[in-house]
Amino acid sequence: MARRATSGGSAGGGTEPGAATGSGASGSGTTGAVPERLLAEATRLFAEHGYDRTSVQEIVEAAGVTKGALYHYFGSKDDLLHEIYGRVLRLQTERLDAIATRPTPVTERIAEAAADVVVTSIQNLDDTKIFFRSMHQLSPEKQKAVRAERRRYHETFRALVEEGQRDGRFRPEPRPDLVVDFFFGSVHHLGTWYHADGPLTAEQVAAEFSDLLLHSLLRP
Amino acid sequence: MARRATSGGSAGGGTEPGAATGSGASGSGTTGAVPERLLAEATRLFAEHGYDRTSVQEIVEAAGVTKGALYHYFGSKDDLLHEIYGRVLRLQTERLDAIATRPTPVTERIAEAAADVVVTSIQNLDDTKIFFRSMHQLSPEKQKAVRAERRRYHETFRALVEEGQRDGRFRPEPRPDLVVDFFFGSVHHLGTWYHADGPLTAEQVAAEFSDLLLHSLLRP
Amino acid sequence: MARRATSGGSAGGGTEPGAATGSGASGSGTTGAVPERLLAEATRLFAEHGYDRTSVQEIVEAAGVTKGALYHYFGSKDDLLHEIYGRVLRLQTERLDAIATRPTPVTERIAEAAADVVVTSIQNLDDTKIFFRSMHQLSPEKQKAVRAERRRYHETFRALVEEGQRDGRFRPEPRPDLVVDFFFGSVHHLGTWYHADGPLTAEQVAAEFSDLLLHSLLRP
Amino acid sequence: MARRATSGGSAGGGTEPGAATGSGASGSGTTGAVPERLLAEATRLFAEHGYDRTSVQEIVEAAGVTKGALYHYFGSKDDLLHEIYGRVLRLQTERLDAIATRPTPVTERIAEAAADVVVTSIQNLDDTKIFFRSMHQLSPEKQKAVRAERRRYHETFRALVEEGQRDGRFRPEPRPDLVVDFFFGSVHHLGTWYHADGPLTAEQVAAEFSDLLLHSLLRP
DNA sequence: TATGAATGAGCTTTCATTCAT
DNA sequence: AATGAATGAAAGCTCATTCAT
Repeated sequence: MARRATSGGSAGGGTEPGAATGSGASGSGTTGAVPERLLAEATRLFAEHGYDRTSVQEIVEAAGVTKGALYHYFGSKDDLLHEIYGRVLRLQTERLDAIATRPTPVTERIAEAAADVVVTSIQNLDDTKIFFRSMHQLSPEKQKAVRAERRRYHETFRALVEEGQRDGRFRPEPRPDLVVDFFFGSVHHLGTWYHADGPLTAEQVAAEFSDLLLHSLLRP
Repeated sequence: MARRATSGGSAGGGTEPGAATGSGASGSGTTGAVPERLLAEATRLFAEHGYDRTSVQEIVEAAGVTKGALYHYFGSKDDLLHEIYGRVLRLQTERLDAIATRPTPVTERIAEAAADVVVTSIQNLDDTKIFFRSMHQLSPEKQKAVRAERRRYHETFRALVEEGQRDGRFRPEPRPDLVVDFFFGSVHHLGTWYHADGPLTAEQVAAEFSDLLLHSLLRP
Repeated sequence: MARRATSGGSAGGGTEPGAATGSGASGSGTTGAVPERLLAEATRLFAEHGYDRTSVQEIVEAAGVTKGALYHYFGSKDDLLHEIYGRVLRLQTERLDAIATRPTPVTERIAEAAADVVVTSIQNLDDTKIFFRSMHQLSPEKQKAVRAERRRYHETFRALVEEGQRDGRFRPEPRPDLVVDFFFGSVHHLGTWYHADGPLTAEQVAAEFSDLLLHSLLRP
Repeated sequence: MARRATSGGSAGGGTEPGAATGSGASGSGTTGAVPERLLAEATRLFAEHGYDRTSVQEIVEAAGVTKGALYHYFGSKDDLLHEIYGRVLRLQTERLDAIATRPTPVTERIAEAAADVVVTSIQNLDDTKIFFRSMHQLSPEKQKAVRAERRRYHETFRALVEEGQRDGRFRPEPRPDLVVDFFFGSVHHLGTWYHADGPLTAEQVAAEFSDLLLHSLLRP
């Protein structure tokens, strides 16, 4: 069934980290390679109307191609969603891994990691919206793959919390796994209220969220 | 056009506050009044498969009635979702209002409010799941109504944060509105990870979340 | 199936000749006997939206009663339509019979009959619209009954044409049956263009149509 | 939204003037291009049972395709009806324009035009039936378009009446617009009584109708 | 005399996907 | 690499009618 690029492999070119797909940056038509254009328009439309409410017809029209072209590059509509997930997961995992292994105090690393995930979530706000709304629309096996990847990410973050507790900078009471779920709930919900044209920059939100997390953890 | 009980009015009987519709309570068939049964099954199915993935046919089969019966009580599938929202909004608003007006120190009130919303969110976990996943599938006007009600709720909570900052118990730095978005992000995401048969009771999660919030706010 | 008043018998009271149901005269609600109100609203709605596009629900709402009430008086939606037909057929047949048997020259009688059917068609314009649009939506047997009644009417009119030809006042060439179809086509189409608030009164149209018919028949 | 061939453009091939779609010509299946087959079967069925009583399912079964195919070519059931109207309007407008501009006496032109519209109405009797029965089932905007086209046609005919009155061949009394409504009422009603297997040919009816019209107009 | 909950069949339309070209 | 006609299943919704009360 699936013809070409599916899960795991990028479809026809890499998505360079930093390539924002967030609100505003959507080239609306006929520039660039076909698979990229399809992914970009799909991301925009999924975020705007939801996965089930977006028809394949709408995607190909927005990308300026025909259905045959889409099915040439992607095995199914589902594959498109999976690829979007893959892109954002790869990006965030890479960044967290880089931050977590720095030779700085754990307080600093966790503050940076928290701020960074907020900034990149806002820069890719469409992906963020899709992420927490549409996971259950993936096929079960793909859901499993995404969840596994996500768990790895959470575990890396949790390890930082544990490290902070072990070396005495953080209060010992909070359960690290609950801290992670607590914080990433906040992050995933950015998509429901943050607007690029609102009063706050991504960096301001990042600083505040990071500060709230730190204060909830630090010994008084 | 709209036939009968829709938003605002309860469909054929009151939903007593505290009546859990959460994961475990799926009465699978033919007991009770028809509108309640429809609402209960719809809630369960929407939480399980998502709004768009749940067909009207599935709902009526689960409730043991025919489509005609559903459309006798609800004007549309959309109305069903709206009624579910109305139910949970009413419940949570009532409880928060009761807590916010108690004659106790603001620290205590905010801790209680935070813990309470966690407990009721877990008790009605299906509603919680539906809430943050399916809002964008409501018709625009109904979305507006729900958002307005939600804003009222958030403002009450924010007022508690502001009160705590004014009387000097809370740090002055955090922006109250960001605090609210931060905390309710966490609450709304309970549905993505909490399981009734997991290691934590609702009260344990509530205590931890409440504690994390308090520590993020209190002066060191 | 049919409970009470169906074809042939009037439903719960006679419709006095002359009681206009045409546009404008529709009492919109809760005055008068129930069956009359139902018939009046049905007439108005059938004329406005067509038979198939008018739901039983709309009719009972307009008449201010419930479905049960409608089905108490009429056996089916079809019966309503049939009753409307019956009403207008009875009215027009009576009037034509009265005119046709007058002791005046045939030229005068045919001119009067032509003018009269135009006037009463305009006075009951809703019935006229329904008549030629919705006949095929009647059940076959009722269609047959209506057509038989209509044929009787046409034959009376045709007899006048034949009489005029026999006594030499009319040209002998036109086939009397074609003359009847020719003229009643015009009459039945009044509903598609005549408006009460237009520039012409019913009497003016009647005079002109009658004049056109006469001139098409008279020897030069 | 609207997919392909709709109003104005013919769907996949021209309808040659003269291609009869009338009662006898029901090709019942699988010859010819798909859009034409759909249009032909729809015409037959709409004429036979009415627009609302004909289901899309019946149309596609008669044409030997699936619903998807129908909606590939036509945006809606409504579009099908509109296309049928377009076809007959185009045909009749062309023919009237050709006759109206001939260099012959107005009496002759009007007689020919009258006879011609009768003949083509009978040749396309299904379209004629549909025309006057189903106009109000078109969407409002499409109704408007059809009416505008129809008005143009009527105005051309009315101009002939006026010309005849101006040059003294016709009686001055009849109002030209009423003459047009009078005559086309007769024409549109052909579908209610004419049968191809009856005693009269199309040409005989045409001659009689034309003659009746002329005599109603000519000075005695 | 009238209610109104409930039925069950049917409606138009949408959609992801396939495949010959 | 890409087209676009066609499929087939399912979706949300409407409606005339029935019947216990």
